[in-house]
Amino acid sequence: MNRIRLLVFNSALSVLDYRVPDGMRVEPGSVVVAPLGPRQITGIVWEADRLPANEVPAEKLRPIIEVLPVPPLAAPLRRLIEWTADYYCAPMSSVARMVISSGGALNGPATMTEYRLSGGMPERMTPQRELAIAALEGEQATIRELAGIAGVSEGVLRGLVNQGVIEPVTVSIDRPFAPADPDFDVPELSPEQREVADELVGAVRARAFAPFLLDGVTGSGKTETYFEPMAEAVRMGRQVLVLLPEIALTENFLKRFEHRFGAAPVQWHSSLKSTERRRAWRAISEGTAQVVVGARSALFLPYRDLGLIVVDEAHEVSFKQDDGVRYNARDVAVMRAHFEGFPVVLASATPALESLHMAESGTYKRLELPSRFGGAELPHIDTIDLTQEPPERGHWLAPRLIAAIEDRLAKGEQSLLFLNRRGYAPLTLCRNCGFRFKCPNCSAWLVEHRLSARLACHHCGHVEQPPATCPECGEPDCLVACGPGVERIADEVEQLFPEARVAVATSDTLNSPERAADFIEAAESGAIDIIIGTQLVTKGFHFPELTLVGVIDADLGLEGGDLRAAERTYQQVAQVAGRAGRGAKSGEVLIQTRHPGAPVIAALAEGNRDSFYGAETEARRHAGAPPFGRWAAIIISSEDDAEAREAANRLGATRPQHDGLMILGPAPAPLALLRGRYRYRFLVNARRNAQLQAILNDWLATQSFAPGVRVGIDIDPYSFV
DNA sequence: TTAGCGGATGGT
DNA sequence: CCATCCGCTAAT
Repeated sequence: MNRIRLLVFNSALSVLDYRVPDGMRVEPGSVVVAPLGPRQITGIVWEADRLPANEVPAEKLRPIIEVLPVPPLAAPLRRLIEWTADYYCAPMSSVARMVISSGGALNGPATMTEYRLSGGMPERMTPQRELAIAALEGEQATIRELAGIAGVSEGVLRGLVNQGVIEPVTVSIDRPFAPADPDFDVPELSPEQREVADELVGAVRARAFAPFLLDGVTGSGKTETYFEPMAEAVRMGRQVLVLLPEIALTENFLKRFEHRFGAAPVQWHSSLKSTERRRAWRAISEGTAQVVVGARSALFLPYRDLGLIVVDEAHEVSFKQDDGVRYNARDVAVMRAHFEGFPVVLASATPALESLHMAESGTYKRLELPSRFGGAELPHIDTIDLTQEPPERGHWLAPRLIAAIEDRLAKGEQSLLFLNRRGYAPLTLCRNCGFRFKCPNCSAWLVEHRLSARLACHHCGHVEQPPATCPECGEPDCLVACGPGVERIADEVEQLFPEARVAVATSDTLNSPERAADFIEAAESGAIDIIIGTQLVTKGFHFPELTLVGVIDADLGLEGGDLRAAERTYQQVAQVAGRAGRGAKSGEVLIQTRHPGAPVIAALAEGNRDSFYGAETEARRHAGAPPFGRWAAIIISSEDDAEAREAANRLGATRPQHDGLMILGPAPAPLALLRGRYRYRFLVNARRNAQLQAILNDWLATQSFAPGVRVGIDIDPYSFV
């Protein structure tokens, strides 16, 4: 009797036993199709060898239908799935789904039909047909593409297909990616970079787990440095994964990669089309994709032979996924490297405190690049105390910042103004009756977007037209915008400097790779004088003529009860400051703040990273926060407020008592209403050695919840809303 | 997750 | 008396 245990992509079922029919070969990790009731489902063979009979009798087992034509998932990847599910309290099936992230790829090599001239002639010639035949000499493409090339309609070409003048050709859609050449253009590295690169190259050659923290100041040339171990892995025939925090950064990365390796890497992100996704997935699983650059979801792909992972800007919060499986790609990357036995590099100029702590305790090896590449100097940083030097009433730029911008304009240099707030104004209210525009689905104000003439919720995507009169009191011309967003700063800049060329860089304006590329091109060529941007512009960009960075409101991130607020503020401001003075000219940074004495701001102004990390470390130690303790959040939500509150209270009444574990709550979550769901939250603070996940699982297992109630566990949370 | 079932409801 | 809806349960 050949019994196997199948992990199916369904969190309610998890594993089911099946029978392998005679003559079918399966092994652990095989991806198979199995019957489930009247349907067919896909699953991963989880256990296959010497599987003992269990409570499901052998005669109930139904046979596997087929083994899909993809390589079986290797044992270390299956172990990673189990570890991720355990650590983040997520169903294994949800984690497995991230591995099998292209349904189409499972069906094996695929083909598409292209067309080309057969050499024949139509029975009846028309002017359109003549045109098409002349234009398509030597071409082979889809009908749609050919129609574009020939400048005729698809109907004309279909007529020619029927006549046999154009013939179909079957081609693989899984065509191979261009090979990367590890020796295409090896750069001249500084001695500092060389030393770091050599160490990393040695680690790649050793084929063993080795975690590194690549700690280099902004502009130190981290990318060129970690390109060297990547090249070595490619020489060894192994695969490399580079994780980037934002798609907006890939454009820049791709360009540098192509210069170094002579070809583009394989890209992986959420906006791939299904055929692109399938092609990449197959190349990754077969091992022909040498270098993959992707967002965090690229971490779980079934690489055939991974030899190195680089996590760039490893401190970035966007590596934390906040829906579905709430994992942190930075941490899971280290686990993957551990299970599969290869080096992993966490690169950052402003490492997460957790990473720094791991380096100081010797768990990670720290590699430093303390100076900027090419002898460029770190920028001079100064604060503007908004209580002493306020902007004009109803404006947001202090006189000293305006003067600095004016100075750069006169010299033909660039300025960058940073405000982490999209849109024109974060709140619109009625001057007459005090009405405020609120999202119907979330406890949040609607943000005015003047460029698109909309009021938008930044949490759920709700948009509405701004009305001419107040919806409450009917008064015309009484709606006023409160507070600044980047669009409003742009308005102010345009009023102050009408002849300056201004660009707003946010996820609204740079919402496609093409637009991002256009922006970078314009900024690099000096076609922009003043860039106004959100956190999108804080990292990765290298504009040699940029010599002034203005931080509009450094206090913004410190408001609210976020446990990582200070660290995030430090990282954002330090990163955006790092955009200044990267070329031959020195840079200046002006930070507008109402609290110049706050430890974070003071540390930034002094350029004293150690004083910030030291103070923050002590604060974390005192609070039992990471890395000295751990946090978890439990969110109870329902479309019905009373139902959610009642469920949370009932759960609260059965809270477990454990040494080294403190459970706070339930309390309404900071975003008490999100996407139409009312939310209550517990915060759990645990000592490092506490069995956090086991305790939470046991606790939640004792409760049953009404069908409309959802319970989410967030281990090591980054978002505290 | 989803098909299939029984029970309740309600219109004829 | 039958059609429809709803909620529950089993799926290997």
